[in-house]
Amino acid sequence: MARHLITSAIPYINGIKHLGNLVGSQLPADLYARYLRQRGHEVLFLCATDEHGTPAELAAAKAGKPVADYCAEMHDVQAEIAAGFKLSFDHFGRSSSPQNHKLTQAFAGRLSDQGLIREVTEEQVYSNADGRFLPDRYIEGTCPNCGFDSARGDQCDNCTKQLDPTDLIDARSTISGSTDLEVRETKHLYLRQSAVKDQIAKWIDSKADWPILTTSIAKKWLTDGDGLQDRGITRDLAWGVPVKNGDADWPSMEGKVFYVWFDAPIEYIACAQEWVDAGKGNEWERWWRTDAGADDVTYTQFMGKDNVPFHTLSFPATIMGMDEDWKLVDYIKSFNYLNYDGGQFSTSRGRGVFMDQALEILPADYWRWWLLSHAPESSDAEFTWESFQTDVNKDLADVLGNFISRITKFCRSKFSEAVPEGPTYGPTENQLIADLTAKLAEYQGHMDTMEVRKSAADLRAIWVLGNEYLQSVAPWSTFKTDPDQAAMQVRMGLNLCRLYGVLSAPFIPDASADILAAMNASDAPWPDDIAAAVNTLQAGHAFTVSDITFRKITDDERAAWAEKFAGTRD
RNA sequence: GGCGCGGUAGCUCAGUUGGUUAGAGCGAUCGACUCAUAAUCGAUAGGUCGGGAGUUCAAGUCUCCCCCACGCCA
Repeated sequence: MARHLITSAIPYINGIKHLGNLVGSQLPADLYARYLRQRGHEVLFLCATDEHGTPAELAAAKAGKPVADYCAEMHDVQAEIAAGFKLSFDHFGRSSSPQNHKLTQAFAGRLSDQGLIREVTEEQVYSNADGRFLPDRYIEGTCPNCGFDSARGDQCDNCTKQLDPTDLIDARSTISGSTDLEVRETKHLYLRQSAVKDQIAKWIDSKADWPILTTSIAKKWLTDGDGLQDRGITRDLAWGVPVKNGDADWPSMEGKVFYVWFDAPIEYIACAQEWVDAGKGNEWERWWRTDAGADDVTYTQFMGKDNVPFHTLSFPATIMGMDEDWKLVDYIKSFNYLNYDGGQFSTSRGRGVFMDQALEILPADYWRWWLLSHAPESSDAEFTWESFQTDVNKDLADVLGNFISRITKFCRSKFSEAVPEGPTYGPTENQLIADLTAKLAEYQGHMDTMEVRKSAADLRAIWVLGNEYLQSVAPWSTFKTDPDQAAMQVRMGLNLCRLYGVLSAPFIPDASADILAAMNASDAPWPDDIAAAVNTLQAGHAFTVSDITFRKITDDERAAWAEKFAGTRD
């Protein structure tokens, strides 16, 4: 038994995530966590909401609520949807938790002691009307270069010239539209990432088995231009972790907060504390401190490619800079983007399917199966309703669902709703067992290395073996001449149902639970030995014929959904 | 403009350190079966592996140049 710490990139609090976000981190992380648990490993699977920063403040203002209230509500909404998708977090925390506040401040203090933080005085644009400093992207104006009237503070989208906010003519706040802007001096803390650049480069180089997507992004940031740059870790905002040096005030930094990208990864650690404080576990240190038992922990992070720089560089720089006994990530599984029907998912334009909407139209397992079997591992992938309909109908309804249906109904009509008697398995069954054993080894191999698409293909192949078997032994024919032999064949079929319930659980947990319940098999350990597994249900073991496991998606539904989700979300 | 990931059968994709007639699923066609959600199983379908040049006994798989799509950055 091994110990696995698994984290999914933490979703931002602002709004409900779309299917692309889901398949890029939380869903594959859940697949892996479920699989490892079933294999008998000790797993701690953590996720949280990322709650700080300007977008949260603006969203709260738009909703007419205090930002803390807004975040609390949205956290609950996201938690409920995550539960709907059967994401099996051991804890779903919040980056705004007291635990994270304290830990983030402690980290900053320690980094300061290590000489890795420097203070920088810089000029930033302040909006009197908004009463806040404006990040570059919240400033618009006329480009001094080409005259384009909606150039952003950092760049003109029309002529692509790089800009400084102070270059803009008639600069205005995109929040309020106010032009009452001024430049003010403000002091910020910078994390001296450049000081640990070589250490990080060496560390990245040692990770030969990481996905190319992960290491190529990291190396680009390490080598581009002057290499890894120091990074500001504080902001002039009200909503966030107040800047402190441990428990002490930080002179001249009053009223400022840490930058969201500094405190968010630390929430991975704080979340383990929240998990303990919520009474769900104990000794969080043995997951995170190598001097407290975390030496034998394998830590795996899941994320979309946009998050890779922060997880390969910024957060490791923080951990390394601490120079204490904090656990560093062992493997980073990153994903490309899922596109929606020829374009991108768009949160702002409401284009594509969002997590809450998905659950409104179909059960979680449909989405889990399609998304995981099309996970954007090697390149961007594409969601189309045609693909979704045909693949789900074929794989889940026809191959798996119909298998369950045909064997249970046949048994009921020819024998009873109990496993029939019959002779021991013969050569054909032994061949099936050998084939299943080989396929299971492939499945496990791909699951162990987090090759999600290949794992899905292997699982499907295991389902197909059941149909091939029934087709070749044809118990409906055998029954006419040799009912005893047919009984044995049916017994095998019913045992396969139970086996599929066990093996499919990481992908489709609800359907798996239903199958196992129908087979009256509460105890469902991962099989070490297929021969034993298909002898689990003995003659006389009662089962029930369940309703359709997976209904099919109709052409009308497909057409209606395609139209509904192409446009704008309310 | 720089960089990154890709460009393999109608579609979605696999193709390890270069090596037998380039694979899978879906779709299509034909056949088998009839227990089942008109489900299943089998067979077939001739893709210049984006284009060109090169290295090699041998390249989809390495080198160089070019084209296309997407993304990131300046």
